[in-house]
Amino acid sequence: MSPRHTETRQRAIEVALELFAAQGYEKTSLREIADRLGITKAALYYHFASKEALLGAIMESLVAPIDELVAWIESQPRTSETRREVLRRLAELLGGQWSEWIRFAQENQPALREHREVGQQMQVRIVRLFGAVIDPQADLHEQLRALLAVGAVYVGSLAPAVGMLKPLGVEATGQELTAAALDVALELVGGR
Amino acid sequence: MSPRHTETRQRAIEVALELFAAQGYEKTSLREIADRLGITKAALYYHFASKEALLGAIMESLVAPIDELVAWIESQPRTSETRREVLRRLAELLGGQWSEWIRFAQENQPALREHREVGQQMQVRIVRLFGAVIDPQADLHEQLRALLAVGAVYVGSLAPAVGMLKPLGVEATGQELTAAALDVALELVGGR
DNA sequence: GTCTATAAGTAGATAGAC
DNA sequence: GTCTATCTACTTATAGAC
Repeated sequence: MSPRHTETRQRAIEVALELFAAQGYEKTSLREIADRLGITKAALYYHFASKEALLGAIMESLVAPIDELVAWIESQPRTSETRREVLRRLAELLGGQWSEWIRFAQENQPALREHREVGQQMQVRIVRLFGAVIDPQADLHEQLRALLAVGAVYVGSLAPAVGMLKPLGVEATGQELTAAALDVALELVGGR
Repeated sequence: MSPRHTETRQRAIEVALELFAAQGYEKTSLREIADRLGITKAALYYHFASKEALLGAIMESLVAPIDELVAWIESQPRTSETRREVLRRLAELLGGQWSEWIRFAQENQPALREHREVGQQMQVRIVRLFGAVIDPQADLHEQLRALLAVGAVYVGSLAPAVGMLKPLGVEATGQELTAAALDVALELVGGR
C-alpha cells in the first residue's frame, strides 16, 4: 500500500499523464518520468508498485469527474431535453478538462486494453454516457443518429487537437468547431 | 536495398500489420513477428533494415489504394454531387479493405507521429481527402458540416470495430451502422 | 534466404542504506 | 521518501557461416 495523497505522488500522476499522452504508454519509461520529477526511478517505486499501478492511478483521477456527469445524467428524467443537455455538457467537457484525457485514451488504446481492470472501468463509463443519449425505446435509425451525435461532438473536440483545421484551409478556432459540432449533434437528436 | 516482391516479405508485411494493429507497435517485437512467420529475427532483418523500415513498408502497401481514390476525386469537377459520391466511396472503403488499416493507424498514432516521413505521408493523403469534401468557397459553418460529415462516416466505421454497439443494447450490424452514418453524412453536406 | 551467436543497450523491478 | 547499486529479462541490431 503506497501513500495516497502525497505531493510527489500527485505530481507523478500529472507528469505521467502528460508523457503518456504525448509519446504513448510503452514509449515512456519510468526513468523519464522520474527525471522530470527530479527523483530517481527507485523513488517512484515507493509511490507506485509498478508501471501498471501508475496507469491505474491516472485512471482513478480521471474517472471521478466522469462519474459525476454520469450520476447527474441518470438522476434526470429520460426526456429529449435531457439528451440535448447531455450533449451540451459533453461538448463542454470534451473541449475543456477532459481534452488531455481524451488524447491519452486515444493514443493508448492498446495499453488500456491490455490492463483489463483499468480499461474496462473506463469502458463502463463511456457506455453509460452513450446510454444516456440513446433512447432504448426508439427505433434503430434514431438510435444510430444519437450515436453519431455523440460521435460528432467527439470529432469536434478532436479535430482541432489533431491540428486538422489549418492544413485544410479552414479558418476556425477550436471553439468554433466545437460549437458547430454541438449544433450538428443537437440537430441529429432533435427528431429532425 | 532489400528485395521488393518476395513471398516472405509480403507475408511479413501482412503479419506485422495484424500484430501492430492488435497489440500496438511498441509492444510487438520483431521476434514475435519472425516466430509467426516461422523464420528467425535475423532472417527478418534480411528483408527489412530496421523495425521502422518494416513500418514504412506497411504504409507503402496501404497508401496505394488511398492514392487511387484521391486521384479520382481530384479528377472530378468540384460539384456537390462529387462530394456526395466521395462520401459514398469513403464509407465503402472504411468498412472494407481499409478497416484494418484504420485500426492500425488509430492504435499507433504515437509511433506514426514519431517516424516523421512515414506519418506525414499519411497526413497528406487525409488532408487531400478532406479537401475533396470541403468547399473552399463555402462559409465556415458549411465547411464544418462537411468536416463532420467525414467524421460521421469515420465514426460509423469505427464503432462496430470497437464493439461499442452491443454493450449499448443497440441491435445493429456494422453494415447498418455504416449505412446510417452515410445517411447522416449525406444529409450534412446536402445543404441542410 | 535463412541460420547461429552475440553485441550493446534499455526496460521494469528489487535490496538495502540513509 | 529518496538514494545507490544491481538483477533479470527482454529489445533492436550486426557479423558471419551455410
